[in-house]
Amino acid sequence: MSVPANPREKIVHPAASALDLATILRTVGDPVRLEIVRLLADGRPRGCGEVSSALDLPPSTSSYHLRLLREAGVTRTRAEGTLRIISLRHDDLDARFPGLLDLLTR
Amino acid sequence: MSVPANPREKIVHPAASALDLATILRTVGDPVRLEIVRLLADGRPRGCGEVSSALDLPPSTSSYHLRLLREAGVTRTRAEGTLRIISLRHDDLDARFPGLLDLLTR
DNA sequence: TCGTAATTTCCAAAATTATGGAACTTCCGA
DNA sequence: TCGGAAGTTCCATAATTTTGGAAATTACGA
Repeated sequence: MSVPANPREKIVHPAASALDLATILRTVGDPVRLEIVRLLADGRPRGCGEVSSALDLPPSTSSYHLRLLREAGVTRTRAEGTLRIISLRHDDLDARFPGLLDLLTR
Repeated sequence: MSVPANPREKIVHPAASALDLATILRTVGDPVRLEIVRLLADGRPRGCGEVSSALDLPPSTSSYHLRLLREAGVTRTRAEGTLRIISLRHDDLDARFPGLLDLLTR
C-alpha cells in the first residue's frame, strides 16, 4: 500500500546557510568519504559509477556514502539522464568554512 | 593472573609528525568531543572533572572521550597529583594543519 | 595508615553506522 | 515497447561506537 520508492525524486541539498560544521566533520571523517572528497577535489564532476570503480566499492555502498556527503552539504548532485553527476560544493564550503577544503585535500 | 590496570601508566601522546587528519576529523566530528575542544579553546587547561561538569557527563564518559582526543593528538594531558590537566595541542595542530583549530572553534 | 578525591579501566548493554546483495525505478536508444 | 545502463532503496547483518555504573588505582593530606 505504500508508494513505491522513487530513486529520482527531486534531489535535496541543504542550503549553504544550513551547513553544520560538526555534521560535515563527522561525515568527512570517515575514510571512505574522505577518499571521495579527495577524488572530487580536482574539480572534475563524476558519476556514482566512477566513484564506485575508483574506490572499488559496490554501487549500493558508494551510493550510501554519496548520500551522506550530499546530505551534509559537502557535495552537489545533479541528474543528467540516468547519470548523477557529483561535485564538491566548493564555493559554498569556502564561503561558509574557509580553509576547510584546503585542509581536506591536503 | 593478569596485571592489574594502572590508570596512571605513563600518558601516551602521538608525535606531532604522526598526527593523521582523517583520525582527527573523525574524532572531533563527534558532538561531545567538539564541545570539549571548544571548551578548551580559551587556552585554559582543565581537569577531567571540570570537563565532566561543564558538559554534564559522568566521569567515565568524559574520560572515554578525553582518551580519544588525546590518542588522536588533539589534546595533551599531564598529571598533576591525582589531577589530569588537559589542554589543546595548539602549536602542534597549527603547525601540522594550519587553520584547523580556527575552523573548529568558530 | 586511613580516607577521600580524581580519574581510569572494565564490562555489558544500547545505539549508531557501514556493508552489500537483491529488487526496483528511471531514462534512453534501438 | 523492449532492454540495458545507472543509481537508488530495501533489508538484514556485521562492525563500530557510545554510554555509564561499578570496581580499581593513585596521590595526597590528616
